[in-house]
Amino acid sequence: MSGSGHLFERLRHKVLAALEALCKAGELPPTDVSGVGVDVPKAQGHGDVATNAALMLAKPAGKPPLEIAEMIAREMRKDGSFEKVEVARPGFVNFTLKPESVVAELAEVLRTGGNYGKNTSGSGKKVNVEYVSANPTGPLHIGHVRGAVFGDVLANLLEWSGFDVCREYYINDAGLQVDVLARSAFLRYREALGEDIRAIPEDMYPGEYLCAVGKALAQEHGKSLLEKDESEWLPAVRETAVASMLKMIKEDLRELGIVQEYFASEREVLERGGVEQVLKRLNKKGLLYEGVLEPPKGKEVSDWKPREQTLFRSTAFGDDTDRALKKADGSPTYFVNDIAYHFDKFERGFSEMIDVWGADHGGYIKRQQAAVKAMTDGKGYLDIKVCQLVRLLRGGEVVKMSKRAGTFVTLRELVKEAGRDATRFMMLYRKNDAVLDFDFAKVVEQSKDNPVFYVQYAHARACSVLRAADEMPELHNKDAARDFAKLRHSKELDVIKQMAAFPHVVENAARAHEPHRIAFYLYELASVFHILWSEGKRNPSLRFLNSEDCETTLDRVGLIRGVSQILSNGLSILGVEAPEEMR
RNA sequence: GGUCCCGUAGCUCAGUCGGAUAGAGCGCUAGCCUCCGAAGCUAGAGGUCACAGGUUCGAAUCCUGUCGGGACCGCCA
Repeated sequence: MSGSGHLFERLRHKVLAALEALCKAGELPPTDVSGVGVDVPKAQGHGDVATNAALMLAKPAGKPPLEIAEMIAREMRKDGSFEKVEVARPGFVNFTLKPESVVAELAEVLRTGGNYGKNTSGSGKKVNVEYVSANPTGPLHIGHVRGAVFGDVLANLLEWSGFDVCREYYINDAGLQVDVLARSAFLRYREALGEDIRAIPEDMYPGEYLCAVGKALAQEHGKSLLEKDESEWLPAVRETAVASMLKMIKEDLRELGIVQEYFASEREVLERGGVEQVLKRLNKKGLLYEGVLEPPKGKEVSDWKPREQTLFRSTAFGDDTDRALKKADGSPTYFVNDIAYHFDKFERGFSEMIDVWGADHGGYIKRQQAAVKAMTDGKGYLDIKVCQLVRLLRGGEVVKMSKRAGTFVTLRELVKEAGRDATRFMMLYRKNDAVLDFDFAKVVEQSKDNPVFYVQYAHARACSVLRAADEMPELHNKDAARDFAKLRHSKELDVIKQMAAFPHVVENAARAHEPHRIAFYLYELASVFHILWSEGKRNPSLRFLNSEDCETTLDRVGLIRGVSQILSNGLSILGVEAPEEMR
């Protein structure tokens, strides 16, 4: 097969070429063809691939869809690579591929190997994916895991689509919570010096992970900090404590296989004058004013009083109400810091930004997007992906967690119990905006109830056949370049067709920012492979290995190598191992 | 009061930049190991895609409204 790109792309180009030819011949007026696509028909009996071209063009061309479909079909029949080209109501053109064309895609899979499925739709464009961004005040817990995995896999996916991706973490190291952290660490410091600190006060972080920070402070400063006033020791203690928390968080993330490259500090953004820049810029655009906000509804805010303060006209960009940028005392709000941070990203060259947030931040989407639009004159684009809650179950029973009681499940505990692979896969086996149930009992189960094992098992099974093939002396020293002429059974071709969809799936998942599609695709590919395998049990002529027939065996070994390649490629996008055996 | 998300088979969910007869797993019923991994496979039953309107040649998908479930609302972070 000639041409570049994967099967679907090539077919789409052929359809477009046919339309162009019809235009030239004066049979169709020139029209917008951006909506023309090729896809796998949902129902059986409509060929391998279909195009909606005639339906899309019917209106602009002023002709009945069936008539246009006939014209396209006539044009496409000139291409020899189709078994059948059929027109179907209301105006689809259905293509049935020749087996030669199907197996040619297998050759392509084997030729490109670990790169099969990559595309260049991102064309080197810079994109920033910010995820996790947990407050640096303690270890990561279950609530952070979903967003962490989602962001990481989305970044992988964008890389597969040819984007220049930056994986980023925003450190909230400037708010009150890091002062509380510093005070909590200071208490542990006194403890490390031998003082009896009694119970940890309500307004401090009780976690024992701070003991190590206290000891480190004692080693570094001796008793010298005890004599100082809080205003003197706090900055230094805060710095040490934040650095220590961040180190712990990075270690937590590594447990999940996640390594981010850029850690943006809120404090540094502020020190560079980020807030002043925001105020100046918005003011210049006439988007600031002094005003009084309505009191919040639905929730009591005990200390709310109507006050005049600096507001951002975010309603001009789709927000529900204008937002405060300065507190009553004139200090900047968290929101204005966030605006400064996003503008910092934009100035670092990221006009395309993706934030991965937890469900509890859903209400902040509009204002942040409004701010990016306003600050960048619409040149910056921010997509915000909200990951819904994870409900932790153990054998169908909800695991109750409480931060106060310290019964929160940490990332580390989760990975230790469920394993990295199962954790990552299951976090993606649901759309990001739907609530996810994560059942410990299910994710470690080794059966087809458990998608991660089902997919990994398919890979292990494939490898098992390849090992057996290696031990067949009659297969050695055969020419590797094959035309796969022996692969003609419909079930074999089905597997290759499923494989051929992989690049399409990767591209679409990246474009939609929906990593879960990869997980579902892999489940389907594993399924058609298991089906083919079992078919060999029923029908011995379909068994993969047959020492009486080397030609067929070699072709089938190629098929299996292709399946294992794609399973492995897809799993690598998910950051999940592709095991060679699972016994 | 308002914003966002969800509502598809008994259960858990895919499918949604509009496309053909709406799919999978679990559970249920009936089968398949002398045979490359049965951790698997085959067949069957099971649906007015929450409801009501609208747009369209065509709606699970888009728009409006209603009902049900969840997250949330700040000068906090």
